[in-house]
Formats: sequence, C-alpha cells, structure tokens
Amino acid sequence: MTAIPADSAPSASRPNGTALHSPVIDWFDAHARDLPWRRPEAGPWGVMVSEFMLQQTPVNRVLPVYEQWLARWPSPAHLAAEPPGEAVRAWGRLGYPRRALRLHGAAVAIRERHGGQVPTEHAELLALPGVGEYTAAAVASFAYGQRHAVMDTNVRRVFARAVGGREFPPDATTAAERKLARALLPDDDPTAARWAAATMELGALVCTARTPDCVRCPITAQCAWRAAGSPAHDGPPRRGQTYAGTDRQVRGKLLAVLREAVTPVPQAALDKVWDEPVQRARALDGLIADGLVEPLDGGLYRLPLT
DNA sequence: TAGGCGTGGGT
DNA sequence: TACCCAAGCCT
Repeated sequence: MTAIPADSAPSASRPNGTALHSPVIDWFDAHARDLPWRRPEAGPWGVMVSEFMLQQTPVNRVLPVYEQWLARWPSPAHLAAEPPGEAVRAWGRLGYPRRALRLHGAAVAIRERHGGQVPTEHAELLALPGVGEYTAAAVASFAYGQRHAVMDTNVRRVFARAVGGREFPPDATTAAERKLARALLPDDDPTAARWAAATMELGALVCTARTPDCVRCPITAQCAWRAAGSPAHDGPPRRGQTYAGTDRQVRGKLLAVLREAVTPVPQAALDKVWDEPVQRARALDGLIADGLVEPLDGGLYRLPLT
C-alpha cells in the first residue's frame, strides 16, 4: 500500500488539480519549443513585445518580426524615442496594427511612469495601453516568475476539455473559468509560472482546436472530455469572422500602401486600393481616428509622426 | 457585452 | 474552394 500525499486528495477548492501538475510540467520540460522570448536574454521587454505580437497571431509569423523589432528597439526607451508610425511600419503584416500603436504607447508610458523598466506589478501592467487581463498576467508570470492565472485561448480549451468535459470553452471567459484557473494554480511562484507556460504549450501543440493529438497528451488518462467519449461541441456555432469586403480589408489595403511609402502618399494613390468610394472614405477616416494615419495638407497622408 | 479590428496558413 | 482559427484588447 503506497502512502498518498495529503495534498493530492481532491477537494472542492481544487478539483484534483495537483494530479495534473506533474504530468503537464514534465511534458513541458521535454517538449517545450525553444522560442526566443523564452530565453533568459529576452528579458521583460522581450516578453512584453512577444505577448503583444502573439495576440491573435501565430508563432511562426511573429518570429521574424520579433527578432527585427528587438534588434532595432532593445528597450522601451529605444522604441519610445521614435515616432509611432515607425512602430506601425515595423509591424509589417502581423495584422491588427493598432497593437503596434499600443505597444509604442506602452513604451512611452514605461519611460514616463516606470523609469524605463517594464513594471513588475500586475496592476501597473494592466494600466498600460494594449495590456489586458491576459497580457498582464503573462508578463508578470513569464518575465517575473509570479503566480497568476494566465488564461488564453489555449489554456481555456485545455481546461474545458480536461476538467469540464467539453470540446470548447464558452465564447466569453466566465467567472467559473477564472475560479477554476485559480484553483488549479500551483501554490508556489516558480511552479505556478511553469504551469502557466506548460498549459499554454499543451493547448498550442497537443490539445489543439481542430485535431487534438490525444495520443501524445500527458493527461489523456485524466481528461474528462476523453472519458465522456470526446463529444462534439453542442449549442450554437461559434461566431465566425468574415473578412472579404469588410472595412477591415479596406483598412488593411490602405495601410499597406502607407507602410511601403517613404514619402507622404497622395489621395489618388490610396483611391486605387478600393473601388467603392463611400467604404474607402469610411475606412480611411477610421484609420485616422485610430491614430494609424496622419492627414497632411494638400490631400497627403502618412504614418503618424506623433 | 457584442462586435470591430488584419493577415495568412492549415484542412 | 471555403472555412477555420491563431498567446486579445477596447469600446
């Protein structure tokens, strides 16, 4: 008869969570990708830059832009010293270019309010532009080794399956999900940080949305979804994103012209990217309102200098 | 709070 | 070919 450690007993506050820690963290130790922002030399700024770029954008597309970005702007002060338009240009085709503007704004705020150092406190991080609940927790955890429930789409899916017995989590993060994530968090800081990275990696590499690779999953034996026979998602289909013909597409085309231009661009050059004039004007106005484009006298446009 | 906000690779 | 979806944030 083997002795059972007291802390492995299931409880209401921690639904058998500790039983997941070791297999998931051990799997991570063996299979984690060697990503540049995970290396010690990345530092808090490298972690923060990667988190901005990885918001809704796959790792493979982020890698080259991340390297160029850190080489050019190795600290928040370096980025803050340049016009926001340079950040938008360097963002390239990562998508959602408002993130570039917000990252620049975060760098300025870090210079002004934090002496040029990426803040260590969750609340301070959360106050930076472009930093929400997830990114604040991620930076505090990955850069500073703190204990936070880091909940991204990967973690939510892993928990929905392993613990909830469902194929997918709800559209919007629920209080129950937050409570579960907190309950599953290991007690000490370094293990909690490891757990956060490990659960994310498991969702990204094994417990994927489309075709989960349960054969390679370290917790397949404990997975509630598996135990239930891997039932398909029930309820209304998840909200899809349309793109063709939307303002987003027009904005993308307009901004692509401005990113490539070295000098201010005349209206006529922008008019070529989209035939329908009303939508084209609306998209351009939106970009200006967002601060992504700066209108000049004489019908010229450029990426923002201020 | 639901919807707007880019882009491109995988299936 | 279409559609899905990818380390979210903001209003």
